[in-house]
Amino acid sequence: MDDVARSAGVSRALVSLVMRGSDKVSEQRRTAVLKAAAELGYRPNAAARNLAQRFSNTIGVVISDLHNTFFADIVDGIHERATEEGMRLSLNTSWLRDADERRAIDQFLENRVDAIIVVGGQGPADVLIDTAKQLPVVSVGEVVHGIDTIVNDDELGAALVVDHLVELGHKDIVHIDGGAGAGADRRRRGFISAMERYGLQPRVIRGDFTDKAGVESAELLIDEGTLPTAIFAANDLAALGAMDCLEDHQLRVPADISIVGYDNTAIAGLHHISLTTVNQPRVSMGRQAFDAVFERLDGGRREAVTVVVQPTLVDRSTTGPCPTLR
Amino acid sequence: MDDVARSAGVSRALVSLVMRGSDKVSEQRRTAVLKAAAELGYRPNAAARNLAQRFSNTIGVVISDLHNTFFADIVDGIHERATEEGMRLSLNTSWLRDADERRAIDQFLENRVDAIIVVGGQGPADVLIDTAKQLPVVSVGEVVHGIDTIVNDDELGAALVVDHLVELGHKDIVHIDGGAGAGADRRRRGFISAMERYGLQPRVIRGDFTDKAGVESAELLIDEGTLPTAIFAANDLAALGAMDCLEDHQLRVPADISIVGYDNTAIAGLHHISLTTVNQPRVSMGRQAFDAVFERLDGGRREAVTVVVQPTLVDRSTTGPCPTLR
DNA sequence: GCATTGAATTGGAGCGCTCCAAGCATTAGC
DNA sequence: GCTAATGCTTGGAGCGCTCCAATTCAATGC
Repeated sequence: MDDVARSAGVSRALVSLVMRGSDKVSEQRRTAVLKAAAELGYRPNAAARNLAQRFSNTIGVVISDLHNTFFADIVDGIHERATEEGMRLSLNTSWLRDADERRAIDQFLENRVDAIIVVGGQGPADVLIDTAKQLPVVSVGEVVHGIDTIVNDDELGAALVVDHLVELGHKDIVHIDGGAGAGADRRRRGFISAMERYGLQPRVIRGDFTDKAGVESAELLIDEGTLPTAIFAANDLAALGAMDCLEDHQLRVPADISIVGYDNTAIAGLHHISLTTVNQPRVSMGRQAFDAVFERLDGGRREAVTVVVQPTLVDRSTTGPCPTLR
Repeated sequence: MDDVARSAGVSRALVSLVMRGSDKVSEQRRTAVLKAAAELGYRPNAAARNLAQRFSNTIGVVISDLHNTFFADIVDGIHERATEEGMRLSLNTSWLRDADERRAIDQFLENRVDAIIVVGGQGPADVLIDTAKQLPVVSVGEVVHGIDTIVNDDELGAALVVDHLVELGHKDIVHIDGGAGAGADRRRRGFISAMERYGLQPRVIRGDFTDKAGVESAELLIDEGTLPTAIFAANDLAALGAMDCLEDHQLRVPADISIVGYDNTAIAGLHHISLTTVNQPRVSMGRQAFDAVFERLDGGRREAVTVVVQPTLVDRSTTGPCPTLR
């Protein structure tokens, strides 16, 4: 920076102003500085800037699973708004592991990001609540009390699924749950209470938000000989895994067994898959997550908000009439 | 930090040593410092540390498309090795746009990451080469001369596809290419020369690495009435898009038309999809990308290396005999 | 008992930037 | 011609840490 200042014949402070796009610099000096900077290949050191400024203009985004395109859409939404407001994003992933989520948040804190958005958090609620005392924290997909939250109504979503399946005559429905995953609890609860409302026995298998969990759960059901007539998986990935495993065993979907997912990811909509699932407005949720952060950074809001968006059932071809009825 | 030092009754420098896990600190002082740090909720400021240390222990990873799980596997490989070596990752995405790739690299440079890995780069080769003068840069998927590169042999991969299709009797094959995407050039060239080797007329449609490109290309072919008997898409995503569009128009795959993708992403392997595609050892490519970075940081190597891994054809059910032959 | 060694600890300079108060022109107002 | 106001520009302190050389302390050898 010194070199640039010298070469442009101005002070260091003036270079700083130019690099930050201040309007308090005469056009003449500005061009001189920019020219010198370009010639010398000068690039501001963000570490030094952040240190002096006390803020980084960056939002840390923790994505729980890069393999799940559901999160990609949410990040799209966050990015869209962040770009509009001139803020940067720094991404990190937790590989669906609690420990890695903590590590990712820690890394962001050490880097002094201005805010953190956790997308599909696995659950270290204590960490989030603690962190929120220092900077804005938004959780997308998982409700954390005392923290800004953007979620869909998972209980309703699960109820929509049960309604749909019951209408098709299904009585024996298994839910492969999302374990500790974001929203998994509420989907499970929604499933159970909806089943009970119909006087049906809810069966739940412990899983998670991966295709692997879907495969393993389906295998378990087959091995035990306790296959239901319909499976409601915690998300599309698990639904696909389960479906794939069932086909391995010559079971036809939906003729022999119906399957429903959750999230309405791009794959679900493909003809070959055509998975019945529950839609969440992903991109819009991402935008709202950014907005929640932005409101706080702008100094506007201090109390936590919870934005609940409405899920909708997307009826495709993996669900059909209960086979015993036909 | 001062507070911690005071509270633990030691100097600032000693706190610094403890926080960095130095072994030159007595057990007694170490515990005293850690206790004080925990009580005060002290967390080192990475910006200040990076500034003083002149390195950040962080590798910047630019992912070209969060919607493509192909990249997630590569990041898995990078992450695996980075964790072993105690290095951090910082992610960024380019949304398949040249400008955003530059922006992402710029952001990393300002943050003074120790090295940059570009996964599926779109092509600002000048930027990469320039950047590589300052720090280790590795390109995964796209060959950039003068820069460490991890690629599969795209020309061979494309040739394998053509071999396979020709063997099935196909003569009229269209390649939906990857536009400016990573490896797209080489796949296109491999396709063209393989076709010519068989004395066949290669047809190429300009596309990119998204499902949308697949849909649009298929629509174009249908509208023009120039459908071939087989389509080779630049990647799985585009293949899925094309396949989906064809089904929309009541065309059966592979009875009416065969389709091949590239990458062998998780979706391709699903029964319902069962896409014939070309496999790349993704996780291993990620590991090798990290290793290339690490060798340089270790001071070992100075000349650029190009690691070429071998692709293999994965023959599934979206390819079948040429319909005119049956 | 004294010098020697090695390990543990410390103060202070410096990393590259921003911020602030102050300085300097230049123009405007009377 | 003087003061005030305005617009640019500057020097220097300080952000929170690491690094280095120097210092302290305890243990060892003769």
